[in-house]
Amino acid sequence: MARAGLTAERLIRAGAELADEVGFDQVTVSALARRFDVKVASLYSHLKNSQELKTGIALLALAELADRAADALAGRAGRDALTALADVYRDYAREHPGRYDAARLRLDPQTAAASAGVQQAQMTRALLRGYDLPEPDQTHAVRLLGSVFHGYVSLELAGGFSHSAPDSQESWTRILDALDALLRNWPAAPPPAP
Amino acid sequence: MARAGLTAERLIRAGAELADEVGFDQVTVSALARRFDVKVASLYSHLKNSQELKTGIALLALAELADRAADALAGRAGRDALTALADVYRDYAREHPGRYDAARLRLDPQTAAASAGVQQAQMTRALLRGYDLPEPDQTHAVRLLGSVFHGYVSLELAGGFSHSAPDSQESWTRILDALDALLRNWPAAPPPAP
DNA sequence: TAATTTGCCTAAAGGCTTTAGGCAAACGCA
DNA sequence: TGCGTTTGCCTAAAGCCTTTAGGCAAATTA
Repeated sequence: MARAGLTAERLIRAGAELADEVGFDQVTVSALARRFDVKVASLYSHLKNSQELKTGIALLALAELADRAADALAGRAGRDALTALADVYRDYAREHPGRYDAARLRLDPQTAAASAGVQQAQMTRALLRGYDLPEPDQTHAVRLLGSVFHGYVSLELAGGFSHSAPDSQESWTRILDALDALLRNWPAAPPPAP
Repeated sequence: MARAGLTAERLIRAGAELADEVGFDQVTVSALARRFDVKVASLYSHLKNSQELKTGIALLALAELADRAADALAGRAGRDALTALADVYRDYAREHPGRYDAARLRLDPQTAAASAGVQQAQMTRALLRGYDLPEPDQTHAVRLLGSVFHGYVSLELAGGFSHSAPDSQESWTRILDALDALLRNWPAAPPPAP
């Protein structure tokens, strides 16, 4: 019989599409085999196991996010850059909810360190250069921004802000305004208690 | 043979313990049956299906969180209240990582509306009364705080801030300082473009 | 074209979910 | 106390998912 032309690359890419269509937790080796009209066992020549498929999708999503972030930041600074980066996450999560979920997969430390997640942190740091924060405040701010972006987007995706006024877009804009103001006016560390 | 004395309540409680021990996604009806030394099918007299078990754990976690939040807020205001509430989430996630994950489960809108998640939003709102924000800014701030608490705690739990300086506790404190400052100094809505 | 490699297949074992039907323990009421 | 009813846990079985082992044919290479 004719061969289907499977590769790990193609499988992971198709897995990512599947995740966006049916949810990341519904992505199984079996479902993927069905999509390629091929027997399940065949995929195991290309994937070590189900975990590898999921990790692959996660890494793909992280890389795509980092790409978009790099594009968005090019030539921008300050509030402009902040908004652009924030929208990258939000838009990606809306366009690719399955991939976005995948990007939240717990990776083992080694895999995580080699992933594009690292570049994302560096880009947030680059963005903050426009705000001129000294270390270690810059790190605190990186963590704050990461938390807000991730937190807001997940809560929004989970439906937390729908069906209630004001609409989510307005909150998003105002929250970015507020963060911009905060970064311009970052409070100094309080003096240690005597 | 002697009966095991199963009830939906006990199963869900045991499921929550199991989640904390082995991770929420490892909670299965089968694993729970093993823990009670009972055949799998027996649990289906008490649980409609696996989903009901997971939803039950999620609702339990949301209720426990709301309880702790109510305790923490009693008699506190301003920065004090902010810190107390924030620590409720962070501490709960560290003590009960499985339950905390469960609390993030996608609930159908009806279930979500009846859950203790609603009270949590109300408590955040109560906390904000100390900062005297007009509507709709108060809602924006509720969403911001929810995002930061959830975002920070999930990233921390996923290991995002470990093995890098400064330590996570310091960032947490400084981020709460910053949020306190921001709430005291919430920027007005920018004028609409002409 | 012959030899080798590679890719997809069949087969099979083991785990999880869920339903159906059975027997015995516990309960409730005379 | 005894009898009937309800309830709780059991066995059995079907369906889907993962993963491994071993086989045959297509693609590649010499």
